[in-house]
Amino acid sequence: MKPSNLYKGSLTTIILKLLNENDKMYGYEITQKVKQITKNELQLTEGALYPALHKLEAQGLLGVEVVKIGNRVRKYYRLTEVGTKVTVKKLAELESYIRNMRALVNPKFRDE
Amino acid sequence: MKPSNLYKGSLTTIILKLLNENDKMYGYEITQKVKQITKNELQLTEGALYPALHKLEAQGLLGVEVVKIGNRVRKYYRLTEVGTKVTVKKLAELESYIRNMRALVNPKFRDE
DNA sequence: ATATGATGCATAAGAATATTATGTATATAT
DNA sequence: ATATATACATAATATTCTTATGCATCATAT
Repeated sequence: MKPSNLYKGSLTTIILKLLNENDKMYGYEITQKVKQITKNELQLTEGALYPALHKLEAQGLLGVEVVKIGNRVRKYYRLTEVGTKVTVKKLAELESYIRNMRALVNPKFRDE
Repeated sequence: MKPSNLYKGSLTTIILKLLNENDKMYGYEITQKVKQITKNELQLTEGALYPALHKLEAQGLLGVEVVKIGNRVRKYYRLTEVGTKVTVKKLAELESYIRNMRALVNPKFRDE
C-alpha cells in the first residue's frame, strides 16, 4: 500500500500534537514517529515538513534549540505558550472536521 | 461558529459520495446538502465547487445533463461507471486517512 | 576501502487545490 | 423597489503539498 498524500492543513496539526505530547522533537524524529504510528500508511515528506516547521517557528508557535550530536546538527523544536493554545484549537478543529466528514460519507452518522 | 476550511483533497470525495447516494444532483444542491448535513460547520464555496465538478466531468467520472427550470438552467451531474469505481476507492482512502489522523492525535487509538 | 543506507538538515520548481472576489441572470418575498 | 435565494461561472491569489535536488555525517556490510 503506497503512502497516501496528506490532506491540506493536517500537517500543522500533526506537528503540534506530537510536540504537545513529546515536549521536544527534531524534524527527522517527527517523520519517523508518523511512519511508526501510521504503519507507513502516511508519510511526511521533508519538502513539506521543514518549511512547515520554519513557518510555525516564524509564527511564534515553536521555539528551536540547536544541538550538536557528534559532528551532526539536530534542531529540537518545542511548543511555546502560544503554540500550546493554538494546538488545543487545531485539535478541536480536526475533531470537528472528522465528525463532519463522517456525517458526509456515512449517512448513519447524520442526526435528525 | 465560523465555517471551517476544507482540507485539501476532501472536496472530490464529498462530491462523489453525495452523487453516489443521490443518483443525480446539481451544483447548488450540493452546496445546500453539505450545509445541511454539517449544520453550517462546513461550507462549500462555489469557487471551489464548480471547477471541481468540471474537472470530474473532464476526467470522465461524472456525466452532465442540462435542464431548464423555467428560464433558469440547472446542470445535473451523475456518476459514470468509472466514477462509481473511483468513489469506492476514494471512500476507502478517506477512511484510512481518518484512522491515521485519529491515531496521530489521540494516543488511545494507537495499537501495539 | 568503499559503497550503501540511514540520519539530518535545507531549498527550489511545479502541481494541486482552495479562498476571495467578481460577474451574470432569474425568481420570490417584503 | 429591494433584498434574498437560486444558479451558473471564472479570474486572481494564496496556501500547501509533491518531487527533485543538494549537502553532510555516520554505521555497516562487502
